[in-house]
Amino acid sequence: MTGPIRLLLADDHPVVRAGLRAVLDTETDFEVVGEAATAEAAVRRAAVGGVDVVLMDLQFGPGIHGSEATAAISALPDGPRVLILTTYDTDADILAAVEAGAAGYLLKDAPPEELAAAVRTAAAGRSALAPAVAHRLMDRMRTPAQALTKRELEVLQLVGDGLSNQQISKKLFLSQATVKSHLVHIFAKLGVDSRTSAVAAATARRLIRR
Amino acid sequence: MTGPIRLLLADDHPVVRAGLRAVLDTETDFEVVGEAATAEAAVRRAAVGGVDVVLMDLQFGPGIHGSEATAAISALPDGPRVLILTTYDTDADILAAVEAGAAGYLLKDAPPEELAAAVRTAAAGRSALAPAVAHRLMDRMRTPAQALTKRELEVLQLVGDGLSNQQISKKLFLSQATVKSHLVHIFAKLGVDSRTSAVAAATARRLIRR
DNA sequence: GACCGGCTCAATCAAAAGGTTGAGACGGAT
DNA sequence: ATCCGTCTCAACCTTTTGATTGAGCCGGTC
Repeated sequence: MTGPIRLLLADDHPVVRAGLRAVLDTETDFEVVGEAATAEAAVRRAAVGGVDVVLMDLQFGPGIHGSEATAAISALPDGPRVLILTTYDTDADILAAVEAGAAGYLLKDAPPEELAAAVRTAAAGRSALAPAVAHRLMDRMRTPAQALTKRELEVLQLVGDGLSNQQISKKLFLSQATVKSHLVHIFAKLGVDSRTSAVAAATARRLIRR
Repeated sequence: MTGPIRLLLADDHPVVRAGLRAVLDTETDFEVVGEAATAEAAVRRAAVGGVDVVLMDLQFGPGIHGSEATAAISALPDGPRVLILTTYDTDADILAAVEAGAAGYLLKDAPPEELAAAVRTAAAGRSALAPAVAHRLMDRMRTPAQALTKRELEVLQLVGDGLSNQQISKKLFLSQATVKSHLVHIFAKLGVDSRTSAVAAATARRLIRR
């Protein structure tokens, strides 16, 4: 690679964009060539070309999610690499990002050196995972993903909506016994022991919508 | 006031601190005199003196919460003003911050001009609320009928986190009877009859953070 | 054809949550 | 001085939820 690594900063917070610019501009081999305040804008800018690495947040206000933008950018022929830079490290977030073709996953509390190193790694075509993130992925591999079944997610969503077992059973044309049975399995898979903590856990892992 | 407004930046993200520094240093009447990566460090630095305004995040990793640090700093004689700068705008967060003596409440997606204006307002001894935040407070005033008290929101937040009455009572140093009592009032105000539906209703109305 | 995972249901027991009533302490407001 | 709202707690009771065990049905797979 000749010339500096050309960067696009995609984050809805002006302060964060300024921070990234300040941190990365001190590196002589980096050049920030653009900023985007929405995921849509990031996709449009990336499609124009002249960008090597996109630093992408996952949480944007309204509009499309960062992982969707990542998928769109990754689908571009000869498009830039996408490096996720976010606050959260839930399984669902990480998996969605990797699934979408992200070249790396960093947490916003990462020190500047780690950030710069990850950008270079991504630009070179290799994968860059923050140590904490890599650790979570390893954990998940070791403990085979206890994925919830379709029916279980259906029940869990209704629990999250605040329905009682009675109400859920009527809505799904089940007996309360069956609803309870599903809940027992859900609790076991999520490692919790009450419906409210199941909702909390599922929300944190983005298993159900809120 | 003579001389520049002296600022302390308290945020656990190096990138955000760099961004704030970059944004605020362009203002000639501001001077960033310190940074803190934890709430505890912010309190220690504020106690030393020579600071006019603290820009404080609410969410820190481990350790004390930003609102606790705000209370500690506000308790200092001739201490600096504290300006909350965070991502969330739920009732629970806002009330805790105001209660703790915060001089203002801004959201991280605020444009730089709004940020600078708020800092000057706080330094002058007046209150600075982001338009979105002020709007929420107005709403709350208009409909006092169903407004939850601070304590009730506190309990409700923990319910949303998945804790049982037993766990909540220990965490808040209450008896279970008191927790139940709060819940009865919460249910009545929200028009629901179970903890899960209370969480659902509160989430929909953005009373608590998820 | 046998096996397995997912879905369904029942019965029973223990624990947690919810409803009701009543009451004391405390601070702010009238 | 009194009233009112908030916060605190208790006792009692009913309902819901969770834990356990066991079992039948169905569709896909080896």
